[in-house]
Amino acid sequence: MLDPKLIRDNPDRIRNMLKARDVDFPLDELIKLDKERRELIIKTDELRKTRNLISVDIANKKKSDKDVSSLIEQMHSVSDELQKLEEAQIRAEDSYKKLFLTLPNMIHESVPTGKDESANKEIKKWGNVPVFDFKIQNHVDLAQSLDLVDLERAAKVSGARFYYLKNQLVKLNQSLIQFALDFLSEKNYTPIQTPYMINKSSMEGTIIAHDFEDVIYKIDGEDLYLIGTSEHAVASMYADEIIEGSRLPLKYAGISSCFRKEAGAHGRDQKGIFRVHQFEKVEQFIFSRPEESWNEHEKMLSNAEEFYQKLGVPYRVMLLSSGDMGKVSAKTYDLEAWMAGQNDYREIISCSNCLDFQARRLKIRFRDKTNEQPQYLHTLNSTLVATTRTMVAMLENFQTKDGHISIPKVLQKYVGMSTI
RNA sequence: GCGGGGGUCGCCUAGCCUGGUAGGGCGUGGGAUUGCUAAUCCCAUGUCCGCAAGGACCCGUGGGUUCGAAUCCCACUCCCCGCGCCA
Repeated sequence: MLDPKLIRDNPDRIRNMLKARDVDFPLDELIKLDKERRELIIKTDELRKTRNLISVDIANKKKSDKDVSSLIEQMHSVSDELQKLEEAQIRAEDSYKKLFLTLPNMIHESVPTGKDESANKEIKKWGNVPVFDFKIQNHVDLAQSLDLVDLERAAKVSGARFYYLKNQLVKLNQSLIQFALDFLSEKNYTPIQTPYMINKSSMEGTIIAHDFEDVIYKIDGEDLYLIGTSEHAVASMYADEIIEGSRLPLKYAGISSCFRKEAGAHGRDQKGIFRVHQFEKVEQFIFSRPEESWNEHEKMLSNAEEFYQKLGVPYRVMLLSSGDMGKVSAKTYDLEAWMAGQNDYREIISCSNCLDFQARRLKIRFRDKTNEQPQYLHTLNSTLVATTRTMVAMLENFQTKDGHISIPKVLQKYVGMSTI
């Protein structure tokens, strides 16, 4: 959610943002609804004032045993009118909010303008793309030949894009999580394992309406949704709270399973465990002072880079274009890992600064002194490791001539072996 | 799932029976006064509309009754205790 004042004072900035994002949005209607709503607030407030005055009058007159029948008569009509106005106000408020909640975030000036991923900008590359002197396999063939996954039975039991992990791949999955948690703990992140289901208002705080349809699973008959990432649950933790400024920045290493419908992805990455409905992820999440957030954003990215450097996975960093970026983010870096089996870089990390967009939706504020006006803080999120995709990169890049997989040194003490 | 108790401003609490401007304490911030590890006093300390003056809202949430609801009624929700079920 943007600052409502921006809509009144500077609608052109919003128009430019919408154009850059290539989003159709009825901004004029929102402006109209905002105006209507505020006019109704003024009217109802005035009428309530009248009601309060008469009410006090009645109370006083009653104390001194005076006749109040004419005042009560007056109150009848005031109350009737007020009820009508209140209904209109609630309606106006609802339609305003409903529309307002679908308005995307502003965009940082450094973000390249463009319709889609073709406008993304490569920031840097790290590591040498591996060269093989034998015919390599993709992660699906490799994992199946080593009995590390069972995709057919997963399809039978759950459907497409599900998987059974088996044998050493289970261990590798757990090891990545453990390594990531240790890695972030050293950087003073607080490890946190979140609820995997959260209610609607929490979900609305972190994502934009139509994303519900495409990515979020709903629990039938309950006000509960499966989280698509621990970001959803961590961000909501401090909803409706005012945080003491001295506690900022709050840094969390969120660990959870993540559930995604992948509704818009028909046919893409159909095989294997690259694009799946469920995976584990360790996430960096930061509640930051506004003036620190861009700095924190860069630090989160370098954490992610350091992690993949330690694993020895070659990657490149992309700055997403205005059209490719998520609607709640003001600026997003993707880290794309080299996947030898696909002979390409593929997304494994997404690192975003959401400014006060989520904080406004969730009413998360901070202040340094008690009687200071509280202000909205900034929220940032970045993947540290999404296990399935990272395992794909490891399988494909670290495969050996005899059809096995070398485990990077940093992980060996977790996995308890040097080769799978 | 059943029975009982509860949810009031950052925290604690009064008010509810008997409807009529939500009071006090603590903490925190600012100020005054004083000056031996401090004390005392005053002000401020939820949200919204408004340039402001000012006003409205706020007692878990949503309804209802009423001229008027923290207070009465109904539903829901969350927390605590007990029972049941259970990894």
